[in-house]
Amino acid sequence: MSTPVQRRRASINDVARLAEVSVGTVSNVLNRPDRVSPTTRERVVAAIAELSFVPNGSARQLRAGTITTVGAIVLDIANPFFTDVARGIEDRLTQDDYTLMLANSEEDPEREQRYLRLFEEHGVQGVMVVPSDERIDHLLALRARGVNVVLLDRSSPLDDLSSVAVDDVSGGELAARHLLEQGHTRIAFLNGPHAIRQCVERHTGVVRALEAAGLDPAEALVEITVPSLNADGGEAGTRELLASADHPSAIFCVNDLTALGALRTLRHEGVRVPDDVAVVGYDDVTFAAELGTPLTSVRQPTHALGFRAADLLLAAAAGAPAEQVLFQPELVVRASSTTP
Amino acid sequence: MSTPVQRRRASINDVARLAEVSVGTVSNVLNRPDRVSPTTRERVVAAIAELSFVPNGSARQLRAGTITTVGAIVLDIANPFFTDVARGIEDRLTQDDYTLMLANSEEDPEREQRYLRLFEEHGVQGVMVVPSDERIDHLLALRARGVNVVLLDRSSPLDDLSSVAVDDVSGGELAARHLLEQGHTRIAFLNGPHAIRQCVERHTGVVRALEAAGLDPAEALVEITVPSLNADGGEAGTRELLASADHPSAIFCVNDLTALGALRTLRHEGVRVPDDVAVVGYDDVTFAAELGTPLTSVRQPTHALGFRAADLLLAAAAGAPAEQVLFQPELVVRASSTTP
DNA sequence: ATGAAAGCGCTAACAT
DNA sequence: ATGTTAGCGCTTTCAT
Repeated sequence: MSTPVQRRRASINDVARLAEVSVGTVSNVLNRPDRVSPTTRERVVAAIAELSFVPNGSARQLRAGTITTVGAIVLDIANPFFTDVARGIEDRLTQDDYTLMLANSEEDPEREQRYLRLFEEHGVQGVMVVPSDERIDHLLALRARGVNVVLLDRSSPLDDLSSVAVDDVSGGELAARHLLEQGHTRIAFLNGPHAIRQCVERHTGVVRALEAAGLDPAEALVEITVPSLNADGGEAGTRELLASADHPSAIFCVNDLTALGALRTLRHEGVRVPDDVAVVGYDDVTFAAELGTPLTSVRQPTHALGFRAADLLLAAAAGAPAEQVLFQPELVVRASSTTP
Repeated sequence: MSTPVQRRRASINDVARLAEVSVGTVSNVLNRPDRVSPTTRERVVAAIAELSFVPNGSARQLRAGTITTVGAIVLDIANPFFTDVARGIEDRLTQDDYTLMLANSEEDPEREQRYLRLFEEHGVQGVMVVPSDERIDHLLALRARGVNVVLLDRSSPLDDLSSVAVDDVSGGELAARHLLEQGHTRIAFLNGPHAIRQCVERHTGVVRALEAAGLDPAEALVEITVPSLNADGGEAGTRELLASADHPSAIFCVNDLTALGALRTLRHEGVRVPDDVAVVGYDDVTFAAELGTPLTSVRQPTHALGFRAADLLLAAAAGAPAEQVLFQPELVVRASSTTP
């Protein structure tokens, strides 16, 4: 009943033979139809349909050398923050008819390398990467080999390497200062591994806020490293925190997924938010405002982040010089951190 | 300070020349190192490093004919349901050292076609697709051209086309029956366009539950088509609903993102949930339990869905016959639909 | 307007 | 163990 699977993909040669023209002519109707007389064009088109011919992208690309595809690697594809960024990227790429290959490193440098390699082997125009750890030499090497690189959500240490990031020091400071203003004198920080730059910088911001308030970070700050930057990580971190008798009265979570896990755990343990413990998240994802206790969070311009990154990449491909873009975050105060 | 961008990628020829061997030998150290004597191998490896040679994937693939990459196309990459499915896919693919190219159709058949074409041109091993509308001939044609196809989250009408889906009729029925059991006699259904099969089937399930309860769907069911299957769509649908004076006392939302928008709007409008209006969602995403009013939702085995789909695809590539897998959903009752 | 042919980078026979 | 070479499918001169 259904069409049998074909043994071999039809090639441009098969089309040429069937249409009784040369391969050059077939190539022309594919790429410059106006160079071909209407009658032969018709014959070729018919042959293409007849054979269900689909040009081989590898061959075309091998010939052309480059393609209109770019790659992006994010730390966690299940995190709304990154998917919103991806949407921003796509929206910009679409304008120039580029396509996006999205990959998920899961914060694993090896996976990152693997996808980078895959992208490079396939000759992508460039890549946008949220680095999995501190090292970026492999990205510099990649760029030296002719692949455009834009650092995503991480500012570039080099003038000639493009980056689009949000000021994470400022974000951490915003969150901590807010908690201090609410009267808290000790703060727990459920943070990710310091291999991830964003985590280091948010930590720096927290320390800065503490010091500005005349507090000693060694005493006023309890940093807990969560096993993963999601709800389960937040749960684990919160359990660890609650195990200590004199835990701080405020928790700053490195992202909203982590905060979600924290809120869940606090609820299970009968700890009231914000009465017993205040919570602040990061990213201001869609559901932050709708949670049982609406979540105070540091908002980032996610869509713009991706859009601008794609913009820089396309510009670089056109020969524009590198650029470092730094957006500013914004604190959105809700019930999870304020006593009415 | 930083390495200058290279003008041309080094090829296997350059390596051969520098190492003073033939291209065949270079190819051998790349693919069958044991066939090469240690000393020459060393020379070649050095040359590769010296030139930062990265093999051209297009050329290799052109030669090989096929690759260990598969494509997946989902309706909305910002929806946790689909990203969880994607994780399931990745987890299965990793076992066989395959890689995933993920694309986002945004429910747009044209975008779907475009990505399908891109995948096919690049010779992917197969594709997993959540179809954007009712038509699947293009997928059958694709398969006839030798690309393995697995329908994702949509059951196959054909014996020899693989699919992995969840019983959406049953899911719709589960949700509606529950609301009826709670005493509601009229139900609003914030649904997506009927071009999307899942929406049709959930609707069928709702109708079935209504009829089983002796109600006339024409009177007991108010279906509203949301402009998009996310929070904004849910908001728009809910506003439309509230505009009518005698709206139903229960809302069933086609997914949790839509439900999120509904809850948000109800709250803004001062409508109490579940006292004034009960709400049921679909997907049971991570945050469903943590919302202001914990959300009753129809849970689907997301990870298994993706994992199994990838499994079928890999099996098909190895010559296994097609298979249709149908999972059963499960209702998770929470506060948004029950009066204490 | 169309055809012939070179060549993109690589792999896999086949020779040596 | 290593070299030589054909050819994967396509685009692009260069002829005609």
